Amino acid sequence: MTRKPPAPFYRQVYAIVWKIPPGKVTSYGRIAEMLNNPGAARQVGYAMSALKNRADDPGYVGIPWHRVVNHQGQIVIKGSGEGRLYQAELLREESVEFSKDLQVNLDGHLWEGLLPHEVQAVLEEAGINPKYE
DNA sequence: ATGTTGACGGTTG
DNA sequence: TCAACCGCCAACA
Repeated sequence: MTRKPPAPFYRQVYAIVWKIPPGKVTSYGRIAEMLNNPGAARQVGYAMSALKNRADDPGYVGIPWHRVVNHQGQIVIKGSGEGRLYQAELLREESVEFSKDLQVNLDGHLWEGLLPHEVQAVLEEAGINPKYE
């Protein structure tokens, strides 16, 4: 049962998220900026949310979605706190430190991100036509 | 085509 | 500081 592939912007987001190294985090807004689409931070979050509908879709399992937090380093999954605790657990397994309960210590764990030409290469590698620029 | 929906982020009071 | 607003914009129904 092949499933309809995600929309273009979501695929761009996933291609970037794959590149976040273990033990590092970045924010929804910074991913949007890397994609040359500042202001689309909410859409980045929505792309993460959409992953739970693809738990059985090979190619989208294993995306390190837990390494994406808000610009303050906080875990902001919506719903009853289970999702937040789960994300915190996944990060702790990578020795990410929290200054408070669910507040990531960004000083030591913020991902440097990709340069524009590196983003291009990543999108190219993912076979995404550079439609969105 | 049109209205709704947010795992955001900045501004305000 | 902190909470409440509000602009943002791709997906989706």
